[in-house]
Amino acid sequence: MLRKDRAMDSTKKDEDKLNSTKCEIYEAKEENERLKRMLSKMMNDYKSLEMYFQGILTQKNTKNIIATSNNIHEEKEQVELVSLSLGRNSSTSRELIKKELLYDDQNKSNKNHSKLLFDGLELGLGCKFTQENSFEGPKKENINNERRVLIQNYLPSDYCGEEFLQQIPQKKARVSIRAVCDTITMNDGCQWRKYGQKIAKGNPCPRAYYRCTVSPSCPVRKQVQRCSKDTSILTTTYEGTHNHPLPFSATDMASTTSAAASMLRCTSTSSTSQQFLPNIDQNLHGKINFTNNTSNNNLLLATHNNSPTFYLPKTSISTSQSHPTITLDFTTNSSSTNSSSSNSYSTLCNNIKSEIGPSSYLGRPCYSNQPYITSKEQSEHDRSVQCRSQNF
DNA sequence: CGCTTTTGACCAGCGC
DNA sequence: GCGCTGGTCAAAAGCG
Repeated sequence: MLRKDRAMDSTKKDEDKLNSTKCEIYEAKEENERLKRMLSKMMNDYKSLEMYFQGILTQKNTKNIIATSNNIHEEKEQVELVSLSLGRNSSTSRELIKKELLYDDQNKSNKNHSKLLFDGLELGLGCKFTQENSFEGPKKENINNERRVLIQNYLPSDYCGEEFLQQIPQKKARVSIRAVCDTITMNDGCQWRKYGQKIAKGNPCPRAYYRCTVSPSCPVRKQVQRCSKDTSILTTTYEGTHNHPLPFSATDMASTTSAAASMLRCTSTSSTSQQFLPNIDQNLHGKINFTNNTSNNNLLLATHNNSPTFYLPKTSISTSQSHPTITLDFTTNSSSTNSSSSNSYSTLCNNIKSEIGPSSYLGRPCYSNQPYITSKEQSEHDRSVQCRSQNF
């Protein structure tokens, strides 16, 4: 009897051991699958980067051919290299775009290359890293390539004529963000220094002028002003392109403003003072589509490769001012029916209202030796209540 | 003491 | 050409 019990115990132990071994094998298999997926993803990313790199090389070769055959062209290019600003364009560069469009018509093979360029389109107000991991500002050719690709691939052919090219903003583009905010300024992750304040006409609330101090030579400016009708609403207007790596926490906001600026640059600027963006929905693989989301009229949906990449709030473009301005209005109460859109809203709002202190950068890429929050204003910001979110 | 903010002055662009 | 307005500069003041 005792021997039988011992045998049963032994069998039970063996079964338990077998089961645990099976579990371990199953877990190992799952882990293996996970690693396979990660490896596959990494390989895909690597291939994309490689193709992008090849695209850049091809582009440089093309540029060299054009440069040697047309010295005037080169001179114009050099002039344009001076421009670092967001959306800035001159008549000469518009001629260049036109020439390049004509050139590309003769070289349809460049289309794939153009797509690659767009796939790797820089965000972050023009921030870009070279292969050597050094940082370089947004050169004219990058801006113009982006513009050319947008014009050529992402707008209907009607937009590629002389008339449209004439309408491309010639002055610095601005991106304006309206958001409910209790604090003096929105914390966008960058470091700013106030250099002026003015009472603008029609608004008793003073307008404050800030410049980016992450890099001494950074040309980016921002204006901050409260709405006269509703002082809880803060309007922040960004102008220019950062010529330095951005703090990690600033990249989301910069991406948003950069995307908005790209929209501004690729959108016709008619004489009307305010207009909503036209529908651009070509449903083509690898192309960005801007679509008015009818289920939520406050949001503008952008998709890339048929997958949603970001949502923009109620958006308007104004060219009545001396600078073309795109306004992203986050104050509008949206009945977010779309879960991903509400997530996106939430993300952006969190970016806007995120409290950023030096400790926030621990473990994150940090490209500047300077502290990001040093001003008295930011100290007050730290103490004060975070931006009120309005159904974000 | 060094950095930031304040604020009046100055300049450029635009409309009339 | 003149006035208005927005944007920037720079000296002075404030702050840690």
